[in-house]
Amino acid sequence: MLEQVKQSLREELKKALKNSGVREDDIPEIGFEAPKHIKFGDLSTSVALGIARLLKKNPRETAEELLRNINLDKAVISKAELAGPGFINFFLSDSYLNALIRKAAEGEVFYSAGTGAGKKVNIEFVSANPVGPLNVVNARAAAVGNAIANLLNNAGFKAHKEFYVNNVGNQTNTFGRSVSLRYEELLGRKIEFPEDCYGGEYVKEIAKQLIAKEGDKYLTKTEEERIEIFKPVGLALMIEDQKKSLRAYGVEFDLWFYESELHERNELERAFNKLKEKGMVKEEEGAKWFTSTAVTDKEGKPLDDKDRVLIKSDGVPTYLLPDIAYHFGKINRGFEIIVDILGPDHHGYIGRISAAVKVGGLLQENFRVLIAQQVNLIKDGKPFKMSKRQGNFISMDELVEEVGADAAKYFFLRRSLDSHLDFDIDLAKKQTEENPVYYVQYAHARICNVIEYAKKSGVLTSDFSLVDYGLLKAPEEAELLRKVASFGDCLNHSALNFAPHLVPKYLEELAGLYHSFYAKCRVVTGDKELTAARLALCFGAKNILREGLKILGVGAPQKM
RNA sequence: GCGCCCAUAGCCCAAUUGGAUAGAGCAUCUGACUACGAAUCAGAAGGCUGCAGGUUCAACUCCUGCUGGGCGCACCA
Repeated sequence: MLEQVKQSLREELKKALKNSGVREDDIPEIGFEAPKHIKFGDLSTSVALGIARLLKKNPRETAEELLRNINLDKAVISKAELAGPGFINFFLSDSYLNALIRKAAEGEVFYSAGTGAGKKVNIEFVSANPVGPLNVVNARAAAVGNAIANLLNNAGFKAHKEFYVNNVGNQTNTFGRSVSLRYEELLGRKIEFPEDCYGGEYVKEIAKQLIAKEGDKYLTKTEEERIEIFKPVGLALMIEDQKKSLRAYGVEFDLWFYESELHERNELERAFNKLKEKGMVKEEEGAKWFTSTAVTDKEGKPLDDKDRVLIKSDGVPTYLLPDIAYHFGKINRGFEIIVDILGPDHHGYIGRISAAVKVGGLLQENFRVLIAQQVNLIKDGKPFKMSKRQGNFISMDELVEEVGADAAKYFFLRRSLDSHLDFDIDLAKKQTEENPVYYVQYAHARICNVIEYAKKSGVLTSDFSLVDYGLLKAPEEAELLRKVASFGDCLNHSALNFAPHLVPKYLEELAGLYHSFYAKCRVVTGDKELTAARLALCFGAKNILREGLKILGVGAPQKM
């Protein structure tokens, strides 16, 4: 809704700029900010500052001229004024704000900007190897990926969540061997457990399940035979386990894509041929290479710093070829925007995959790789190293058990993706009661309670069309109202920048404003008109809190 | 050695992508419950945004060079 206001202001400003003698080509993209201070209005633009240089005029004079030439819809903008070095500040009219709060109160979706225009977005995240339980970084990626998908959908995109299962390759053989060894051990054989095998308890659990089901009948087989049998069974159990963890966490995927399918459908060969057709394959030292350094960005800089082996000299493909095939597949399935969320140890991988995707025909700006930075676990005041091999890592399940899914997700989503995150386990446990998620959830529960009270008192209204919003004049009311009005802005900005952490921020501010309002302005009083207006504000805030939390994948309890 | 990420209040983090007086929470201090939930509110205090330059009307934000921390740099995945 606010987006429309911006658009019409933009057009007005363009006209005014032309009027001032700016050539069409020189008109810059006109952006608006929401000023921090209420005295600077609701929307602010700094075009005059930029354009003044071009016109060789004083910025304030330029702004004044623009202000004279601009036609404002009084129903939407009550005033526009010059401020500071040359800002133009716009103030939303009461009637506009009233219409907006009414929509919010009625629960109407007024905050989707629709900028996505139905574009199909593929967002791949977590994609952990199926050789162990999900860990804390996976939990971070899961929370963030899920929230980004929700944000994109809200902004009018069609987001599709995908989990890529690496069920082929060396690590799966190691995994099969680990299971086999534990199987022998549990049945009384003496074994040497090598360091490069997976030593986690979960491997024993899988072996136990195999024994419970099938007994000791595989003891007579050779290790190779056992691995062949145990590998698929073990992987399937592991994948089930990962699915279960994610379900308990509240994150569902649209598709679990198995690498093995690529092999079965000859997609590797097809991808290889496509690269070859495009002249992006060379042969050297008996291996076949992807000349990724030959792919350049707009400035002509290579996307990758080294060429990469696709097929080794022994004829076996590297991991990269299936990955490329997978990404080509995404393009073929009609996705217009592709997003990968990778772990911190894969940032070196961005270059080669970006190069491949570009060769695959997707514009570089439509491929985004986000790195979920590392999560350092701190326990007893000391760093806690994660290692799948040693098996002494904290799993996603354990994290959820200790702090709860809502709190865990919220905790991850508060931080921007690219910040390294110290996760103090003891503190997270201790903080359960002072975690900001409770602050936001409490605001929601509190509103529900007020509404409940209003209902009991017989003053609840469901028709907001008769409400006189002009009564909401206290500073606490005005600020809350404006915050409600800016929800769409927050979501849109957050979606377009893949920055879900802005949402918790917004919600905490909204919750804070509500708490202040609550403390200062009693909702249910003898004044019927005022009660109705304040109730409308409550409904608006409540709807937004619920929607915002929903986007984050966090619950909005009515009682706590 | 090369590349990527990070450095902001005592602690943990924001800052609408270059905007106006850098903001929340935790911790600390002061005050507020016989009317809708005190998991709350009001207030105080806390800063040379790691250091040094540069770009411009404007820099936490961009460029260069340092310092310190993390992670990568396979014919592994």
